[in-house]
Amino acid sequence: MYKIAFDDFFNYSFSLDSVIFGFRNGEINVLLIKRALEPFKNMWAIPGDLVYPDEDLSNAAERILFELTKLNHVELHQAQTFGNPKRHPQGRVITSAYFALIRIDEFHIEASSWAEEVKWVPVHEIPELAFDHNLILNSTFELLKQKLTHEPICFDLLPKRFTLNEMQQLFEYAFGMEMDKANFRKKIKPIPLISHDEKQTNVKHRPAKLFSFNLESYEALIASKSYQFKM
Amino acid sequence: MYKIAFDDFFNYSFSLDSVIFGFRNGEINVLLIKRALEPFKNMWAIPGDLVYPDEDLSNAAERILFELTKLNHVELHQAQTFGNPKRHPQGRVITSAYFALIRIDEFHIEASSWAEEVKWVPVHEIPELAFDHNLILNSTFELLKQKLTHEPICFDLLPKRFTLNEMQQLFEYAFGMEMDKANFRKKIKPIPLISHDEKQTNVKHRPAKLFSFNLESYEALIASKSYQFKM
DNA sequence: TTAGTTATTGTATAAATAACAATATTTATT
DNA sequence: AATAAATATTGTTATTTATACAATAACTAA
Repeated sequence: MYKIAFDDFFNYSFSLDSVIFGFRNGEINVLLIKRALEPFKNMWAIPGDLVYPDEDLSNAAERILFELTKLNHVELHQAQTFGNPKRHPQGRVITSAYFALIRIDEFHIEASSWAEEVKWVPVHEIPELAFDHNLILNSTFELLKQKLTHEPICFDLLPKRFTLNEMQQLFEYAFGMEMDKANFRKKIKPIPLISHDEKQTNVKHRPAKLFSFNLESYEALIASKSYQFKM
Repeated sequence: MYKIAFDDFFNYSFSLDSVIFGFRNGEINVLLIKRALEPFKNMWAIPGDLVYPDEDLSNAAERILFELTKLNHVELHQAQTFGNPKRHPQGRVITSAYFALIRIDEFHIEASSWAEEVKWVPVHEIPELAFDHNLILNSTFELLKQKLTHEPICFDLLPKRFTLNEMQQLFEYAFGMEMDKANFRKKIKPIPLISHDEKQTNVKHRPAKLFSFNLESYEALIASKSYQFKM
């Protein structure tokens, strides 16, 4: 294995930035870190860093995310790649965005390495971020909305056992619109859910029934090609 | 502007590969080139090459495409990025896929530079390609299918003036299924088309009426938020 | 003029969507 | 224990959209 000939082609670098989505209090949140380093020191940013030359992209995304936030065992998916030559003030850095959907309370998160702080911020309240991270976050959120309507990924954000109202709130927040409760329930009828006997607790009104996503039935349905998830 | 510190991060390179789609004889075709260089000399591939360090990605994609095929003034869109460390036998090369939709007969195409030949190949008849180009092509075709159902991009592939049957054939080929003629016409009713007096010629049966996409109405509809393209 | 071929329109049925009303179940309060 | 308040859940109806299939119209070529 030898190196490609032209030195000219090696004056740039490659990084990954991960947009981690979580759902809390009816809002979709994004995990941000506070940069302890220049450039953009003290600004908030999406966790990301440079890739090593022998690293697979998704492994690198996992490593970087762990280094900065201690977040581990998260399923990362690729989003868009950003390559404006001016996007990094210190040199040419092309970056690919990754995203993950997690249940906030199932993971331990802690600022580490050059991340001074970490925090969750609702998607609709994102401040000005370092680099072109606002652009990256917005385009990744658009992709999330796309996927929410065609794949059963809302269940990665919701608690393992959730109420139908929580599920509705997730879609209402994502698409910024109110939905009719009765019709929402009819719409999701075809989605294979397990209805539990269990109910909500610590709630000062009639508690809602808890549901969970039936992954086995879902996979069987998909395999039989008789069904297509749709919202 | 100074360079990022770690030399380790510069042992790799970045390339772009463009999947050019065209529609001909009821089939969606892809533009392939025959490599005149190692590695994979004499194999067919998607046109692509390395990016210069100061080049914007979409400009680079245009330049590379022109160098290899003389294809020019084409609107390129980003697809997925591929970064397996072993994907290029000569070193670490991360690549982003781009794609474009063109009307085959409106463009001049000619093998150039290290492309020995160029040809159009129907999507469903792609041979074994260089590198991981089969993977890239397949994933980009999946993206195209996604987009075909949510954006009016079929009109970039169809002739400026087309018959409804041609439009139907495009979708039938893309999704590998036959559709009912009558119902197809009902389905596309909401799409703003201009109905011309002109008809098909040189055809040995009743000629079909010609239509064109009404971009102005479409944009007005979208702006008024009263309409969403759907297939 | 007629047969052949394809474009185009129509009808009837089933399924999905949307708006809104009604009922049921639980907690908190009196 | 009874009742009000809040929310979950189910029902009804009208409207739109999708699907299957039949019928008609328009054109070419002989």
